[in-house]
Parts: sequence; structure tokens; C-alpha cells
Amino acid sequence: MSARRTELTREAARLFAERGYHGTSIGDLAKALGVQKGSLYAHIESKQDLLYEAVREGAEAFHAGLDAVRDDLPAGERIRLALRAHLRVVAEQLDVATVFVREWRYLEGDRAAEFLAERRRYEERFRALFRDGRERGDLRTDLDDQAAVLLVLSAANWAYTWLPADADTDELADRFYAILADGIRGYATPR
Amino acid sequence: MSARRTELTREAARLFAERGYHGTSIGDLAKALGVQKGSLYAHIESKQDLLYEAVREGAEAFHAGLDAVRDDLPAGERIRLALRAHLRVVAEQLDVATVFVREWRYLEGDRAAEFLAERRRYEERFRALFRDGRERGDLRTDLDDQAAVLLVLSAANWAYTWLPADADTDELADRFYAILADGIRGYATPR
DNA sequence: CTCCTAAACGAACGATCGTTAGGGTCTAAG
DNA sequence: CTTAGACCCTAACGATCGTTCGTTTAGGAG
Repeated sequence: MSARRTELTREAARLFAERGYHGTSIGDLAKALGVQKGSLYAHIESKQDLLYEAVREGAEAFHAGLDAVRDDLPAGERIRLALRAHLRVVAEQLDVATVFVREWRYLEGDRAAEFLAERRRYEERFRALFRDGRERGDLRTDLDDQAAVLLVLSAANWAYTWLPADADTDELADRFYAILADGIRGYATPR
Repeated sequence: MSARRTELTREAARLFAERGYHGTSIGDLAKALGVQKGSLYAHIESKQDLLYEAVREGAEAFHAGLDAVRDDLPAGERIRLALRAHLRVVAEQLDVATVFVREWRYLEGDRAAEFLAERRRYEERFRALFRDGRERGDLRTDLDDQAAVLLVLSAANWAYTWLPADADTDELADRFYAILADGIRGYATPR
């Protein structure tokens, strides 16, 4: 993919994140690149292509984040690292992450189904961390892992709305995890 | 507000939630109501009005939910009830809640600022539950309430994406709260 | 029967939408 | 000097957008 084409995708992701897919016109995009709108069609076949590519980039980034989590650690640690990875992707690729999380639903046809499969796979990988942790005793054995993964993934998925691009995401993830690990109530024995 | 006008707002919220504000045309809306699109302008002044009203209904519903939380309970209980209230609003008024959480940003002019103020107020009320709880000793005194409220509100705000309309939201809120209260790690003394 | 009101009709408006077509300019390699 | 390819331009296409407006319809009240 040519350098120009990459720039196009990046700018498209930025505008889609800022104004939404349907709120961004090809004309807006062309203006942002200092070009006539017809010129864009030397690089793309349709506006949908740009959405699709941004979503795919997001999927790749999130999965790559999980790939880097070592699998020889206790479940708690792996969850903490997975949370770190997720928040880092959101902060470092905020536009792409926003499109992945919020604008994907304007994908048409097979591409919407493709996204859903990709997202389900991501959630499944997350869920496995909790399930394994419970089964191996790293986490409490009576853990409601269904609810736990929903809680964590919800927080992760909502992060794009408030995470500043320059945030210390590792520290933030650790703070979230600390609450998640021992609770807010304070009857827990100190670690 | 006439009955017809109320119906219009409800249908608009439904479509905005389903296809997004910019993804819904006045023509779509008219067709859903079995009417010519020009006819809608006997009831509204602009498409923006419909968005604004849906957002305001959402704000009202969420605040009303918090209003019903008794203030003579320990902080933990109040948080649990606040979570119940929030999820109940999402499930019972899914369309309006979705527009409030996701589509508000297409509000123009002063109305966007008005929304932001309203949301900030809601978050502040939530935050107070955690802060008070920590200060009074209902919650652990070393609680990171900033992170805690972010975690809870994130989960609450993301709920519209997965909450089925017929879910038992009270039970779900309690399950979330149970995890939040004692953590996932299992070193907590049983309650 | 007449009057009033709420509601919808149907045609049209200017603007903007995504997309296409054909031609022009530059650069770098053969 | 020629060729190829990347990049962009201008002009236009049919479709759809939100909105306006004068007219029509239906039902209830007087």
C-alpha cells in the first residue's frame, strides 16, 4: 500500500472518529488532505473501503496487544497485562480504536459479519483468562467470570471516550486492576 | 406535547439508536410512521429537535434513577442501588439511553454544551457515592475512588451495547457489585 | 351546515452526497 | 527521448438530503 494511501486511511480514521462515518463526507476528507474529492478515487474504490480498513487496523492492533501477554503467568497478572495492552492500543491509536469500537456498525454486507467474528474472538480470548484463572485457583473459585469479563471489557471498550492520548496507560490499567483484584469494600486481607 | 408528537420522538429515538443520527434520514423516519416526509414539519422545526429531545429524555431518566436511591444507606448499598437504577433505565428505555450515550455528540451549538453539563452532573453524583463511602469508612480508606468510579461508570455506559431489553437488570447489577465489592482474587474474607 | 383545528399530502427548493470520466502534470526508470 | 505510473484536476452524473409551502382531508364543536 502506497504512502499516500496510508495517509488517506489515517486521515479517514481521524475524521470518522471525530464526526462519525456518516457525518464525514468524501468532500471533508478531500479538504483535509488538500485535494479535490474526485481525486480520492484514484486510491480507493469506495468510502466503505476506508471504514473497513480502519476497523481492520483496530482489530489487528487489539489482537497484537493480547498476543504479547505472556501465558506462563498467574491469571491475575495476565489480566492486568491484557488490560494494559488494551488501554495502550486505545491511547496510541485512538482514532483507529474509536472506529473499531464505535463506527464498525456502518460496515455493510459481509464485512459487518467479519467484524463481529473478530470481536467475538477477542472477547473469547479475554474470557479465557478469567475462566482459566478460576479453574486453576488463581482467582476465587466462586468467581462469576461471565460478569467479571463483562465488567472489564466494558471499561476497556468505553476508554476511547475519556482516555487522553498522552495518558500513562500502564499505571491506569494497574489502578483498575487493583480495584478489580481486591474490591472496594476493604475486608480483604492486605496482599 | 401531542400524542402524535410523542410518537414521533419515540420512533426517532428508535431509528437514531439503530442507524445513528446521520444514518437516519427524515425520509426514513416518515416512512416508519407511514407518512410523507414533509408532513413531519407540522410537528418539529428541525431534525435536531428530535435528537435533542431524545437526549433530554435520557438525561431525565438517568437522573430520576439516581433520585430514587435512598441516602440513608451505607455507601456500598447505595452504589449497588445506583447501578441497579442505571441498568434498569438502559433496559427499559434502550433507545433513549443509546441516543443519550452515543448520539449526543451530534447535538449542535448550545445543546451540546447543555448535554455535557448534564452528564458531568450525573457523573458527579456517582463520584460522590464513592468519595463519601471512603471518607466515612464504608469503603476501604485507601480506595482509589477516581479509578473506581471510572470503572463502574464505564461498565454502565457500555451496557447499551449488550443489554437485552428483557434482562433481569437488578440481578445483573448485583452480580457486578459483588465482584466490585470483594474483588476477583479471592483473598477476601467471606462476607 | 359551518367553522376550526390537527394532520397529512405532494411537489418543489437548493444543497450536498458518493461516484465516474477524461485529461493533465510530474518523476524516475528504460 | 520515451514510457510508465503515481497523483491530481475539473466537470458532471443521478441520487438523496433537510426543509418549505400551499393545498387537502377528516372529525368534532358550535
